[in-house]
Amino acid sequence: MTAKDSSWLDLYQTLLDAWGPQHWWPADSPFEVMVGAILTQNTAWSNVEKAIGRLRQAQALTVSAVLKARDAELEEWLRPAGYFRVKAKRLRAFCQFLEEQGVAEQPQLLGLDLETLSLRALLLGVHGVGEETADSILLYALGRSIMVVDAYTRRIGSRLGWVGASIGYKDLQGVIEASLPTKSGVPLRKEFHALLVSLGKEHCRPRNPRCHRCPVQAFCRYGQGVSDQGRVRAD
DNA sequence: ATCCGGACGC
DNA sequence: GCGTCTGGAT
Repeated sequence: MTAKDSSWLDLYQTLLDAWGPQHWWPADSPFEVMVGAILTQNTAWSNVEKAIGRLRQAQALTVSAVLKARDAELEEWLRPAGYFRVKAKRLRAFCQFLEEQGVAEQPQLLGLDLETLSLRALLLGVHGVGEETADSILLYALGRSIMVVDAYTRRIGSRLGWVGASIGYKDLQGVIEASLPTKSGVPLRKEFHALLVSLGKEHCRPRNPRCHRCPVQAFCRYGQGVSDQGRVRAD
């Protein structure tokens, strides 16, 4: 047990102390979380909200309604979320999957008899569901204890000097999971991922990071004048 | 490595 | 106008 083994947990605690709970995932039902997880792929959440609003307006926020809709209709509802043709296919494929699993009426019952990792593998078999989307569904819609990692997490970990910038999804997830408690960790993981997204948006941005009032500055070599390339910054 | 894409902040 | 947005498939 080195000091570094608990650094991700320290990061979580520091962010939570600074900002408090982020109240993720905003949705009225587990199915709405699943829909949001697919629609938010590489897309700003504000645009996803519009698309979900259109689905709700059309009373199409159910598995059966999505499956009954025509392609052009579904695409029009999803348009504000971008990639609307791609996402219409993915949402339809996901709803077909829920129907095949016999949970079209109660999507929150998906995989009740399965271990988390088995259910994860099942989700990854659905067209349009990759690792981050699968884990978002597992954690936020189905209440499974699994850490969601993303581009923000990778950038933050890299700038903190804890992982390589090109670390793969599973490796990054493994490193973080190793430092988190396994017991009653669902609320922690929900908050941690949400806090990392906030940090990535507000301070640890891709370009022009705002290190000035960053709550994690004390941990960070970047904030101490070192750039992504390991050189001292000019500013 | 490229494509998908509208909405938003700057 | 440009870069970016709670990625995944080809």
